[in-house]
Formats: sequence, C-alpha cells, structure tokens
Amino acid sequence: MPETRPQTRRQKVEKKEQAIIAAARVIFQKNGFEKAKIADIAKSSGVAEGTVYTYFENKNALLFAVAVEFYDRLTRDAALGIKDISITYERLQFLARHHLERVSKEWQMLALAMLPDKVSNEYRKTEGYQLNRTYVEVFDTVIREGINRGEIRSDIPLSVVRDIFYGGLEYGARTMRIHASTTDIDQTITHFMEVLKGGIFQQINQQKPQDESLEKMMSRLESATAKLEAIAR
Amino acid sequence: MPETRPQTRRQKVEKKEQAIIAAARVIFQKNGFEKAKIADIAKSSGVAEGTVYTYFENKNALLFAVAVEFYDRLTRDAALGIKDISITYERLQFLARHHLERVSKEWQMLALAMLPDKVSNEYRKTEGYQLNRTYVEVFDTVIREGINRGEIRSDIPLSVVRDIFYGGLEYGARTMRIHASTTDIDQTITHFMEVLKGGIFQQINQQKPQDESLEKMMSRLESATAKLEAIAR
DNA sequence: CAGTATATTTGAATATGTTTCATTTACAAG
DNA sequence: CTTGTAAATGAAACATATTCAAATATACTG
Repeated sequence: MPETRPQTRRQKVEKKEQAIIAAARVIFQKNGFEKAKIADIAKSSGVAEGTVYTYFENKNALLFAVAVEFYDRLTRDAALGIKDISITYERLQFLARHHLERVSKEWQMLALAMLPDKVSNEYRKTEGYQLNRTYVEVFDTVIREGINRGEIRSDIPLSVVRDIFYGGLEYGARTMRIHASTTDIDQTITHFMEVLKGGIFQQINQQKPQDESLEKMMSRLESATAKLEAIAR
Repeated sequence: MPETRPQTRRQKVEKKEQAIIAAARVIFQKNGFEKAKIADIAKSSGVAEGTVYTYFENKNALLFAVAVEFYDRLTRDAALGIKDISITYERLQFLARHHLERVSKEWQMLALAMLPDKVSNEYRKTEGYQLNRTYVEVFDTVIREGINRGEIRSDIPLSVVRDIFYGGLEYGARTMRIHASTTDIDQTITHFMEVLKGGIFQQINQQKPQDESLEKMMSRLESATAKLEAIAR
C-alpha cells in the first residue's frame, strides 16, 4: 500500500501548516508585523523556530499566507452576501457594511496586506495584486450590472468609483477606530450611501417628480419586505 | 561673551540635524522604512552611527521628524493655494489636485506617516494625529464655509465627507501608480469632482421636499433591513 | 594663550531578531 | 527490522538597531 491511512503524513503536515498560520494571524494582529517575533509564533503553534522556515520561506511569506486566508474569507462572504440581493443600491449597501465591519475588526490585516513593500513587493507583487483583484471583482460586477440596468451612471470610470468606495470606507474605518465613541457603523454607512446616491447613482426623478418616484420606492419597499419574508420563512 | 559669533555652535548643530533629516528622507523614500539602515543614513549625512542617536531618540523618531517636514510643506501649500480661490467647487478641485500630485510623488511618505504602528503609536499618537489634523483643517474649513454659503449639503457629517475625499484620493493615487499608462491625473480629478458634485454639493433643482423626506425614510428602512439581514445570517 | 569644563562625536560592544544548516527524529515501504 | 526520505530541531551565523565609555571639539576663564 502506497498510503496506509490515506495521507496520515500529509494530513499532519497540513494541520501543522494551518496551526502556524493561525498563530501568526493572532500574533500579527496583536503586535503588528514588525514587533511579531518568529520565536513567539513558533512557540504558540508548538514547533521549533526552524520548523517555521520549512513551511514558509521567510516572515513575509508567512504574512502573505495569512493575507491569502483573510482575503479568501473576505471575498467569499462578499460574493455570498450579494447573491440574493437584486437592487444595486442594496447590494452596495451590503458590500459597504461588510467591508467596514471586517476592516474595523481586522484592520491590521488590511493595512499589512496592502503595504506595498511588505506582501506585494517584487515577485509577490502580482500575487498580492491578484488577491485584491479577486475581492474587488465582486464590487466591479455589481457596478457593471448597475450601469447596464441604468441604475448607475455610466460616465464615471469604474476605477474611480471603486477608489472612492473602498478608499472612503478605509478612511471611515480609521475614523471609527480613532473616535470610537462618537461614530457608529450605522450612521457611517447611512451617510456614506447618501453621498454615493448623489454621486454615482443615476438621478432618476429629475424630471418626472411625484408618482413615478413613489412607485419606484414602493418597489424597493416590496423587495425589502420580500427579503425579510424569505429570512423569516 | 556668552556667545562669540551668535550661535556659531547652535548653527552647526542645527545644520547637522537638517542634514540627517534630509538624508533620512531620501533613504526612506528609496528603500522604505524597514529596509533603510541607520548606517546608511549616517554615512550619507557624513556622521557616525552613534551621532544619529544624539539627535533622534531612535529610528521612529527620525521618521517622525521627516514626516513633520513633509506635512509642514503639504499644509502650507494647501493653505496658500486656496487663498485666492473663492468658489467652493474650485477650492476643492485645487485641494484634490494638490493632494493627488503630492501623494503620487511622495506616496512613501504618506504611507509611512500614516502607519499606525510607526509614527503614531504610543506617546507619539497625539503628535502624529495632530500633524494630520492641521493638514485636514484646511479642507475642513473649506467645507464648513461651503455649508454656510449653501454650496455644500449640510446633512452629511464633515468626517464622512473628509474620509471620502482623502480616502478616495489616496486610493486614486495608488491606481495611478499601478496603472500609470492608462490613468492620468486630469481625468482622475475630473471624474472625482464629478462624483463629489453629485454627492456632497447642494443640488439646485433637485426634487420636491416631500419627495426628499420620503427618500430619507426609504433609506432608513433599507438600512434597518440590512441590519436585520446581518443579524439573521 | 594655556587650562578647564562642557558639549558633541565616535565606533566598538551589546541586544534583539531573522534565517541557515548540520543533525536528529519520525515515518513509510520492503 | 532496516533503510531511505521527509520533517523537525535548535544552536550558530548573520543583520541591524541601540548603547556607552572614551575621544574630540568647542567655548570660556584667568
């Protein structure tokens, strides 16, 4: 038998790799990348220092592994979340909240992962870029669809919309972090979306005022209600 | 005589301090903070390694000194630039271009200066925060005046406006850096301002008041729905 | 101007951390 | 049970930031 218990060995190795990544995530988040010591990560995951280097080329590669895991979760949950939302405005609202919540909670990750000279330098530039690319693709798709449906204005390049969206949210997250007492996530999202509504959404009821806009809002209300029904199901 | 040639000594010392800061700026920008070696900075400014430590407590303090100089320039030029512009829209356009240009050119500085665990940790938190505070005060004043004049809508908190402005610009700068070939500063500014015009400027011939209050309620309802969704998941 | 006190500079020594590598240990197969 | 290979180990090599006792420069005094 080439494999006694299928992959007993490989399983063990994989488990150990995960343990190291998990320990690294915790310690990176607690201390930041620089202050995090390989020695601590090793101890915390129950291996010797040298062992870490049989799994990861160096400290940066370890950070990268942590970042991959983070982005995977982030992307998966984003894609999942918009799955059964159909209205562009609500989709963006969900994505905004999702991003703000995650970034508020795990901002160290994002800061580290984005750092040009850490993860994404040299040979890793492409990989790091791709991670972010995949994540943002969820957003991009929502915008493109929104444009097709006539809900989003088509005269602003996608990249500008994206930068305002994620840039604004990242700074917003920092503001919330610094002024935790005076800012809350709901208010922030509400106002953020308010700006987007004027800035990137198609202005529908410019000419035809009352009836039609009321009708549209009614549809939105019905859609929201339907969603609640589905959840309460 | 307590001082032969007034401050001959102090002058020398001050000049040396400036030389170290200047060398540090160059080397930080070239290599990034981590890879920059004190030894190199010392050599480049013509002193011994130990001398650097008689001028700056440690590497972080040196970075901070460089950041102070950077922010001073940034703030001064921003304040100067809007001095003889009176229209809010044009003022913001100037600030946007100014910021984008500087950040594009010296992005390493901003990245370093903003890094929470570098300049602005611990005892320096306050100082670092103040630097940035002074800079954005220029922006804040423009917005406040714009609100007073009725040019800017008053229902979005200043902090949200500010985060979208600078967050969007910072991300925009990165996009320009990565896709230098396909993005140019004029286009970026144009589209950026276009979004702001719809998002934060007062709309002249918008909807009827009644409509608007309905719209507001609608947003509140949607926001509540999103919250329920989040809880239900 | 020589002598002295003080400020400044120096670079070798120290401290702290990452990374390497020769050995050892654990595993799977015959 | 033996052996070849994969994985793990931790002591040593290496790289840097930081310290500090000694050396040097400067200003001041009589």
